[in-house]
Amino acid sequence: MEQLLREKSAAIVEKLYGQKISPDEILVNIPPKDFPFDFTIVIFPIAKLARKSPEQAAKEIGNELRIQFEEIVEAEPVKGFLNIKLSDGYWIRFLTSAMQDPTFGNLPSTGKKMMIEYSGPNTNKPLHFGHLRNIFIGYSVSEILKAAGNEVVKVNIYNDRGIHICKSMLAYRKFGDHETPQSSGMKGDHLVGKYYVKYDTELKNEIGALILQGAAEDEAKKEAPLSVEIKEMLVKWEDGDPEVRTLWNTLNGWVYDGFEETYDRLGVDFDKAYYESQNYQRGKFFVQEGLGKGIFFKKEDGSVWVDLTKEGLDEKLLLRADGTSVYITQDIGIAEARYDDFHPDIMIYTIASEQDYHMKVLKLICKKLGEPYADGMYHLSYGMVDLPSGRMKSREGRVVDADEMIDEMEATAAEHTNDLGKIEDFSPAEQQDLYHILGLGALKFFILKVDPRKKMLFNPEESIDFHGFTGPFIQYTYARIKSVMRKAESAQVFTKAEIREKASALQPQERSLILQLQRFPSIIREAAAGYDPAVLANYIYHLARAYNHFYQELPILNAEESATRDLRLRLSSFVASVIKKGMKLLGIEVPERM
RNA sequence: GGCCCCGUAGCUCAACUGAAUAGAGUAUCUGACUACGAAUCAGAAGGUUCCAGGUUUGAAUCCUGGCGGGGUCACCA
Repeated sequence: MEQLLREKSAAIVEKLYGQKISPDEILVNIPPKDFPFDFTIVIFPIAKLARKSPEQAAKEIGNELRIQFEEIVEAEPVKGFLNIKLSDGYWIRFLTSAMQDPTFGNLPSTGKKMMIEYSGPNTNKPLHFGHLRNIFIGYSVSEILKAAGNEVVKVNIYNDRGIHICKSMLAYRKFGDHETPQSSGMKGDHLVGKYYVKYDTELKNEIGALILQGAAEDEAKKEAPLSVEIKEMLVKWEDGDPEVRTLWNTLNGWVYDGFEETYDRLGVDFDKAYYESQNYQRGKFFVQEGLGKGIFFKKEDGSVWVDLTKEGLDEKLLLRADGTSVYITQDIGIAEARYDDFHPDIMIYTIASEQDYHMKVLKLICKKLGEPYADGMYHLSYGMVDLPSGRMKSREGRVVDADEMIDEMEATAAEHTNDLGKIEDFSPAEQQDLYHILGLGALKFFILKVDPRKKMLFNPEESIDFHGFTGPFIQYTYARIKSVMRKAESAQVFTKAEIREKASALQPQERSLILQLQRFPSIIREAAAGYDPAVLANYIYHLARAYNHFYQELPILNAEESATRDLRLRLSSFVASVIKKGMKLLGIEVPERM
């Protein structure tokens, strides 16, 4: 509709003023809510072109639009804005056709393949709240991209090697006493995480003891027995020492089992997992190749670097003097591996904003290497989650644990639901299912409603609300609509003839509601283009709100108004499907009853 | 210190491409369940959009300079 208005207006401008203007340059807005109009054409730019006053131009264009376009029943110029009202017939047709279109809200196929990486955990500790933000954003964006007509490949990356992984291994070997997830009753990732923290506390003790004996602080850090042992262990791992490798496999196996369980509960999945341990060698190969081509250079000590000073950045190390790889080396290898596997047009990396610089460098290096995928690399950068006390620190155990968080949310959902007592006829399994949908809905929405680029503050003391602008509120609206529909459908009191007869009596609330619905496809498009689930979350919220307002205004049990009721039902079912679809884009389920 | 991001109601957050009176929730106050679901709704109050300039018919939004907060500049990952 907006597009049609733009085209008509452009044609009119040319006819009236002899000035060419492209339809895209014409701005069509939704008017502020107190104006009883459907669209607003912003006249200022046109007035400039036409060399007329905005008021004059608005008046002339409005008159012409009304003559040419029979759906327009009013065109009122206000200052530089031309407000347009469309006929009830148009809106009824729109609603009807949108309802009959099962693909409403989806965009046609773009023929593009997009790969998205998210989660990307270290295999030495359980997932925490920061990971949740990553996972929810990544999963939601992949759903949005799908709806926007793209083929999507979801991948994970396990940071499964390196000194930080050895820390939990070493602590386990020294203090673990053959403890297993089975023997301890702990989830595998939590068990390993326990030893990761253990390493840090034991190391601190050793350092403290050395300092008491008179050692300097940095000296103590180097000479502490654990510091020495950890280096030995890393070397042994690199050399493929069987004992160390077995330990590594065992602990990582426990962690993977634990992660799998959590991903399952979160309702997210991956098409393929990549492992740092399997790709860091590959990265070295490409660095050597780049060195051969003269893209990189070698320093006297034998270390390999890339010069990015022309691009306004620094020199960056790619291989150490001893030939071992660094963080970015393996990323080069992994990017290559992914391209070989899937040949995506776009590769999206869901990684926190602290790695903005790193990702910039990675892209530049791939570009220098002449890789075909370099231009399609996109860093979906999100802000970090802070606690009131500052950043989360896993090593110090100052984190909000993901599994505990889910447990708490489900418990809260159970509490609320039982207080209200609406689902007493549910089986225990159905109840559990509902608590899960509600708890997770609250958690996901709480996180996704914040602009991903901004950092967010989470206060564990204040539990996540189920009232107001929340996931459960929207889920509630959906469940309520469904309930209304069930009752109204069983009543069977309207006919199609009645609808036609009385449908012209659209109320203002209905109009404003339909208007919001009208925006849906363009919102998805914007969200997909800007990778911005927050926009969507906001939209669904307003939709749900509009419905509630509407709902309150029109009691449908008045037997004389069956036509209004039918329209209500159509609206209801339409709103319900839009909410369901929108929530799916956020990765949130909606219950039929709650 | 260089570079990047952020600064909006007491608090947590919105505001699509620059557009009309900057919106929600929460907290506070007032009102609404014998009618389809009150996890709800209606209303009140709450703002120098960090500051100062600039561009524009029009700026929370764009530009410049400050101030404040965070991130990053590792032969850590």
